[in-house]
Amino acid sequence: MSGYDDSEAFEAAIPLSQRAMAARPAPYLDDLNPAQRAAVLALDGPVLMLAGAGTGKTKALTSRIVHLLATGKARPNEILAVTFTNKAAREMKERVGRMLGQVEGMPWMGTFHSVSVKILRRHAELVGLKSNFTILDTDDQLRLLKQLIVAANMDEKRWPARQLAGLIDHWKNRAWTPEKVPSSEAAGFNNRGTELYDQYQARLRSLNACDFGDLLLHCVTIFQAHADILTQYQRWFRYILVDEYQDTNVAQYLWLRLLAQGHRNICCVGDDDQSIYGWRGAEVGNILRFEKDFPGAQVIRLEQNYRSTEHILAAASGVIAANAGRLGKTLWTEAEGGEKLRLIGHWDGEEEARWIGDEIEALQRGSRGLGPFGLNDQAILVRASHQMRAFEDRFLTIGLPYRVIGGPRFYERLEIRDAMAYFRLAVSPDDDLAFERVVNTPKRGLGDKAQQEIQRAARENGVSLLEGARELLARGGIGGKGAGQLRAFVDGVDRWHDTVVNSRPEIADAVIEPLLPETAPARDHVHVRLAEVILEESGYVSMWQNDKTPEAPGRLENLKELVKALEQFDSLQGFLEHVALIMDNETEEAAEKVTIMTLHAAKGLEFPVVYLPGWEDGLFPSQRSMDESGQKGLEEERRLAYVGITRAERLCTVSFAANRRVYGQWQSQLPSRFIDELPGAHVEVLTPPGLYGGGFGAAAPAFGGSRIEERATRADVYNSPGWKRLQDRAGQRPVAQPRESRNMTIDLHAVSAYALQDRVFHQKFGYGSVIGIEGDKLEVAFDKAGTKKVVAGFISPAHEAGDLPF
DNA sequence: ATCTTTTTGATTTTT
DNA sequence: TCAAAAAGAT
Repeated sequence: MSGYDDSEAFEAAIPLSQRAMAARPAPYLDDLNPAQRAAVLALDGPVLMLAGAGTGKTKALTSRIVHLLATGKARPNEILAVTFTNKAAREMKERVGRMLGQVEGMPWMGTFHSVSVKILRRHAELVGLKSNFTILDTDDQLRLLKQLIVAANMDEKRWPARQLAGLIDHWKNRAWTPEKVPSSEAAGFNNRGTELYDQYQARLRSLNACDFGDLLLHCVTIFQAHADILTQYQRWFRYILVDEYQDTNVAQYLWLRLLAQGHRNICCVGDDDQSIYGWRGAEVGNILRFEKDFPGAQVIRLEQNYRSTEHILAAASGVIAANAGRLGKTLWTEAEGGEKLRLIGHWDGEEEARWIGDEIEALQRGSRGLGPFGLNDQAILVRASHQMRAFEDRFLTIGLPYRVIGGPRFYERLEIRDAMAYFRLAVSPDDDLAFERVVNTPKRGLGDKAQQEIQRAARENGVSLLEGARELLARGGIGGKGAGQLRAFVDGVDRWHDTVVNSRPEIADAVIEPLLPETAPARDHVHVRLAEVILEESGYVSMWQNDKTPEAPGRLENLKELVKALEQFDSLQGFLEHVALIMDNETEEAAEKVTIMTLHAAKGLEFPVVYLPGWEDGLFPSQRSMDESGQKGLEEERRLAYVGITRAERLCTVSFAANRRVYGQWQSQLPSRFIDELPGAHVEVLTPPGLYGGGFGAAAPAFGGSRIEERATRADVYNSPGWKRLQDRAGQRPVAQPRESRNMTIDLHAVSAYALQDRVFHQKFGYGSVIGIEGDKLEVAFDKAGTKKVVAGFISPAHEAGDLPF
């Protein structure tokens, strides 16, 4: 294809180990099935690898890279391989490394965003930035937008920054710069969306910053406007590989198409049936259109599934078959038989959680004639994260170890962001957003008014907030105790910044070519000590030490961890760069635990035993999806169901409840319409033989149960005697089981609470019920699992007025 | 400036 | 129901 004929120089450039490998017959090909092999060998021209769930996609992808290297088609730095998540990128790197013995780094293997940052740092000035631009996180972004909304004299309640952020993100996903937003869309946000978008971009430029969307969008802009630069990269990246192509948005699509235009050696891997990020801007259309976009493309289907049993695959195929507009593929497996998918109806959400908890323990013991399955082998996949709570509650009560995936990530926690803002100030004192974040954290007596003064001083002089504060202090424009503390703060930042500059004079280089974390040896630990000093001197650590709330010790722990993480890096700025792009918190625990996570988070994972609770219309498929996106939304929900089922290797249990508490209200539920799509004989319906606990213990023997062996539809469910009984009970609220309790006395002065009907809310301990009153003391049982606390000295106006029932 | 009460509004989430 | 954010009070 492309004429690289300088073969002698080329040969020399390939390390010996790889040349040796090229000489031998390729062992990595022996491991592959015919489809996978075809996908590896089809090197020239566009290739679409349609890889169903569990068909060995990553294996094919990594083998392809190894093949490119081993045959000398490309050197490691001539392959562009992009993924969506850092985890996927890491895994690919590891696997290629393992297959080749060792490879010297593949610099262009990474996420769309990390590759884009590398490109953008080299050409930042073309989009009005400097190469050391910073990457904003969501917090900063919202703060900035809010300022703009206020400045535009808009009611920030009617027009929340969140919404504008979503809109701008949406536009950036579609690769629309402010001028390019079509008029049909511009009406959004009180007709001022594009205007604010424009201002936002200008503000970002003046801050020398960009957001996540910009990383891609700026690259596309540069490629489109500068043919010479584009050509350079096109030559550079001789082969392009893309993972999870079905999740690409328009900007990513353009990015790829521009880069692939020349040689067209692009291999996209994906599965149209697993496109579940439409709400985030992903266009399934990209993968559906592939053959049109790249005429002459080869389409290779990986359909042999190595993960699941026949029954599970049949159920998954049955669901997904209801979607229109698929590229179409049929998963098959050599493994015969296996357990049928189970469909189970429950009385309510708590009952469902109870049943699943029992089932997990049963399988752990090896009952059911299967297994035994350890806790690591079992996962609960929910549609919405609030569903997790019922399981957490139940598992805490029975003492079943679990892990929740997708909680607040480490780097998104309050204390970590605060600490990071301090570091950012130390590295670049002009970082106004960081300044705003921490100028009054810990409390320095600088309230809204003082901060507005600083803003004004900065604006008048056209300088950063830090300089503005300095100016304000110099002319005595600020009084009271705030002044002294502000002085100390400004001096502190100066001192820390000096240390940063002096300890690393070569900052500029470090910023432009940040060392990758794995290649960065911890040379000296000046920056680690500096970080500790900053956190101490700023009073941030003592702020948490003095905090009496239960979460304070954990926060201090996190800060320690943060400082420890710094040791892996060469400098503060290297660390900041890393954190901006890598927001995940991968702590692989060895302990045996059941996993609870959302369906979205489960993509790419597999478990022998999978539970899919909450299959009720409105919850799954989600009402909001259907309302907002109609048929398209429903199809995406269906793909989510497909993803869920195909995570299971051996045993998959779908369940639904007749009653569920939604925002505190009991609602009677209908089974999910997807149940009608689970294919006939492979589904078994069980309603539990009795409801136990939940206040229905006595009724259990009478409750009976039902079993539908053949085809299960919702109609069958309705007609089953078990379901009829559930319906009869509908609206009757089960009595909650008493919780375990623990006594605790609270300092009189620490108490501040107010009463709400027969409930009490306490800022630090949450909601609780009043158990008794003695004099001016109130006994309250708080809801938080396993804690009953005695609150002394409760006083509230309503209480004193005698308006409350207790 | 900060602490206390009321109101609001609530999928999925990488980078 | 329950947090978080806004409004109100000190």
